Amino acid sequence: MLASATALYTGQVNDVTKRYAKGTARRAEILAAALVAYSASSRSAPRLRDIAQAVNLTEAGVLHYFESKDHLFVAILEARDDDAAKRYDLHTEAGLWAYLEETVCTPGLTKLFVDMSTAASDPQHPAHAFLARHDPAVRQVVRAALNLADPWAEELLIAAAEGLQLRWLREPQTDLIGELRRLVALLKAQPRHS
Amino acid sequence: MLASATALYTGQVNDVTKRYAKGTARRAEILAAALVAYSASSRSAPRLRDIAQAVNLTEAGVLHYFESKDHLFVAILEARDDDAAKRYDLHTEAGLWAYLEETVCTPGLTKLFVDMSTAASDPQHPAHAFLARHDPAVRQVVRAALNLADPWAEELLIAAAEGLQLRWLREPQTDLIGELRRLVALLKAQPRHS
DNA sequence: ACGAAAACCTAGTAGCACTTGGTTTTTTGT
DNA sequence: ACAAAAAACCAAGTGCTACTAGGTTTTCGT
Repeated sequence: MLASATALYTGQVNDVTKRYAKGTARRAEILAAALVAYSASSRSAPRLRDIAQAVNLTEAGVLHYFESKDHLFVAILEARDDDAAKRYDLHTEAGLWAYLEETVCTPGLTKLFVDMSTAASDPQHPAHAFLARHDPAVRQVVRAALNLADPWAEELLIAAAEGLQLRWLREPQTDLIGELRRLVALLKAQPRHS
Repeated sequence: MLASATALYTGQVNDVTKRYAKGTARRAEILAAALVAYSASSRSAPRLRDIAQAVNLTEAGVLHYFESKDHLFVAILEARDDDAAKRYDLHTEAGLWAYLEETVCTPGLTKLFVDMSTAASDPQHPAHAFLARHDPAVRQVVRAALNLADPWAEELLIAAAEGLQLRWLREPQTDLIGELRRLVALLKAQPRHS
């Protein structure tokens, strides 16, 4: 994960479709329920059926709002990005850490992100386009918030963060934040242009 | 990925089932074909049907050798581990790098490993048991080959390696080996017990 | 209050992993 | 060499799931 701020890219390209008040509420409701369902199902991805039932809808009802199951999942991450951009000042180090602590404590979100991240290797997958926007935004945030020595340090930090998420999924006792803090300290101690 | 050496755990617990000569050959053939299929399909995991066709078998024919599709995938990684343990001396730094260079150049293997890694968050998934054995073996190899300052450095390096694989899937131009070499240099320059 | 568009459902379809219950092929014991 | 015996393999299913087609109901601007 590591932050993002979709809202920073541009002014919301998606969601051109018109909606009634009930519709926008339902859409948000589905996103929330899907995230909960993702947390609940340790195994693979949750079934569309379960998500639908959680909001008293049929599967077709859910698909009315999202092009496909995977589009729904990516939409969760997008919504999360927008939300984070509003609630935290990601361009300061303190804000970034605060965001990370909250994100890590949301089970399912990490798994969702990693799943989408691997799925994105297919250019046709909706997650591909999302990450093509998300990744540079993360870079931007890291650069502004931490002011590391060079681009390499930024890339490494982000890679380490994602790798630690992967590990955390298997071993939840992993102190993700602590490990990252220590790495940042190490990177900052390094001379520039090393 | 980052090496492994399944053969180091114990003396092959699995494969107690008896097999004719043709059977063991087929099994190996399937493993090879499945890896190729995994590389070919950028999208998700390959279909059982495609793997079966590649070796002139039906789907049921393949399932005769592997309990399930996911068991087959995990078996690929296990076979790979055994193979690597034979072909490289993973307890030396040179051997470790050589192994890594070859592994990274095998498309599909990385994706397979990452996929199994996320699937392993479900304790019921066959990849869970595999990684429970694999992870400590990797730690062992890293410790022996690199002699880093402390356990934290080892954990971080492994996490970074996995994170870089995730990134490499999206951006194949990523210089995975180069980034890792630089991190190792940085970690070795650090004082012990920092 | 009326009409149009969104919201939603019923009843499918198709693709997939996997099972069942066999037949064929390979191997081993004598 | 020649039966058993067991592995190798297949045809035809089953069940689950994401998704579609087409219709009905609800919302809401005018």
